[in-house]
Amino acid sequence: MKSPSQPRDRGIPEATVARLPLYLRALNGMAERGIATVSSEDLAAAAGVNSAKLRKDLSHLGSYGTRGVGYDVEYLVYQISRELGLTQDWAVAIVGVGNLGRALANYGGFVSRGFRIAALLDADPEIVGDDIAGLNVEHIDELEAVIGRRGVSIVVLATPAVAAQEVCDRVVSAGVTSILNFAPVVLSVPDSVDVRKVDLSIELQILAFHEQRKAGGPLMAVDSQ
Amino acid sequence: MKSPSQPRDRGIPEATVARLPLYLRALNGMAERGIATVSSEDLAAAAGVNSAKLRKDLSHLGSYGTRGVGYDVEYLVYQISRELGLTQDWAVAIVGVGNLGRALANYGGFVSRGFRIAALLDADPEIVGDDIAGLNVEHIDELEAVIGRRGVSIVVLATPAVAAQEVCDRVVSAGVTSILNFAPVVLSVPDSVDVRKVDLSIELQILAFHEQRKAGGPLMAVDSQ
DNA sequence: ATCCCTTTGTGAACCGACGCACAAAGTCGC
DNA sequence: GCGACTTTGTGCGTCGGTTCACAAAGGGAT
Repeated sequence: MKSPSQPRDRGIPEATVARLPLYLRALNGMAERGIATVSSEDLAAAAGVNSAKLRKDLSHLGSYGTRGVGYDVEYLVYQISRELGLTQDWAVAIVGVGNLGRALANYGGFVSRGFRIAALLDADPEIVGDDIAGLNVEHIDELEAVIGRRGVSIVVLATPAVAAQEVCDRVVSAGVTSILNFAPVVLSVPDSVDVRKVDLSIELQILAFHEQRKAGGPLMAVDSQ
Repeated sequence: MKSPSQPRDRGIPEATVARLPLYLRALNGMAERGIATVSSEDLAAAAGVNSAKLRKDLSHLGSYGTRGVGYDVEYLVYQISRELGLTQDWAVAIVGVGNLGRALANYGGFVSRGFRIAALLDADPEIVGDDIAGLNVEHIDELEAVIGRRGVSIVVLATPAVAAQEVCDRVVSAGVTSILNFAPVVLSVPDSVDVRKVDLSIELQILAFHEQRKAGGPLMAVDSQ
């Protein structure tokens, strides 16, 4: 016998966590369009996944659907937001204000989802002092002070590759345990620190691999099978 | 007989393909530092993976190591490059020249790996005609013509969300079968088309989830590991 | 109130990926 | 030339994730 308010299972599979933001976005779109209830089938279609998978994912958060009806859009938005920790606001610092850092600072998708850019930092004196997305770019020397003073808990690394590890070390020393890394290097951090990596060129290389396959690559001419 | 050229297995696991670029980067770094040979242990450490996994990954391309010695760095670079299709040069078009598109256009990691930005396209007349990263921004009306004329085979979508599906449809009609999508929407495409998605805000949300856990989220008791 | 229809939540089979651990293969020193 | 040592390549147990398929649960119609 499970109490309906059974707090969600503490062990949510990583694969599920990675899809929750997808569901959340789809649900937000539906809420805006005034849709009150949605079936797993429809929501799965909107998120581009299999409906059984979606139901299993949601079941990890608790039993929030109604059989024969579906899920209440607004309630589900709230539950997923809470699970992802988006009901609080997260102070994010972006280190490295080159082209990419600038793009990130201006990217609306962050702010709209519980994230607040609390600082922009760079080492280049040419850039320090600039105003970008309504924020003043501060010098990297201020890193630790800024992190402490503004309660930064997530850092985005958009520095050149050579600087990434050093900045990372300082950030970790300052107590940050969540890092989003855009620099094309493998960061070494303590186990307690979470690093997610986004590498634009890797994605392209994976595409190239498949494209080569489809095209029947130059060297794979006659010998297949 | 240099040719144990067991034509590499055609069925390379997706997970392996996703790691090959990682190995390639590590190997390139070693080559630059003049390292001629590397063991699976060392290369695995540099790429941040388990050495058994690395050996199994490489074994899918063929038997390119020497027992008791390791792998020849330069030869392995060549083999992986060839497998990924990086020995040819790929013409890439970037559609959407906002902050992100600009950052991508200026990102050096592409060019250095067999990718050539062949076109920048945008719908905004304010932007069309600008020179960015040495390229002239062209109007989106030219999309099909540019794709055909310059042999573009990979398209990067960096448009606003609302425009993405429409541009995607046109791109697919023009014969492109590989798309890297930065717009926060689920694109609908034929099965024959490959779409990879990069979503910056999703990565942050995943970090927030783990951060909340670590911090002992609002409803969370004492059981964090 | 009862029956039928819809949709959830999940048991269970399946599939791919991971990593251990070891035999095979090759090098190097003597 | 030979034996000890190093390192690859892989068989195999395990695990997490995906999917199918269905019983249970609820709503609505009559």
